[in-house]
Amino acid sequence: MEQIDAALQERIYLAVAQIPVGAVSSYGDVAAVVGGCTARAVGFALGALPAGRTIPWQRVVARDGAISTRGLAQRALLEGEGVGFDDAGRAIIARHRWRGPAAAWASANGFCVLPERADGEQLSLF
DNA sequence: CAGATGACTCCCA
DNA sequence: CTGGGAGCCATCT
Repeated sequence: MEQIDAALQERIYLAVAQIPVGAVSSYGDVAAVVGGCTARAVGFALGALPAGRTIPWQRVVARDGAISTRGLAQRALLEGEGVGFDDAGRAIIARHRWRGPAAAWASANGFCVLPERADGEQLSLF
């Protein structure tokens, strides 16, 4: 049974689809939300993303906001959504980081909620 | 079953 | 800050 490829794939896509415009998340966070998989699995799933599947994959970046997707215009896509980048070419994840799906949605769909950051995940910079 | 690949992440120098 | 190495998981050959 497709306990992984199809199911896991759909779960990952579904989770990514929850990321609102202007927000970004990391592979690890998506993996945490989906549960039962790791950042590599997410990366691979997105890599296997079939053309025609319109999901906001560009909102998934490395943990530090850097983009590893060689050559892809991921940055341009995000900028078009209002995501800011720093001089290092990394998304300002501290300000645009996705906090995870709504608790109700996650619970209803069997997803996990992103663990709170003891650090305080501040949105205020400057 | 083993080896290789990849859109990851962490640790250390 | 940058670079190198190891561990991780899923899929393909």
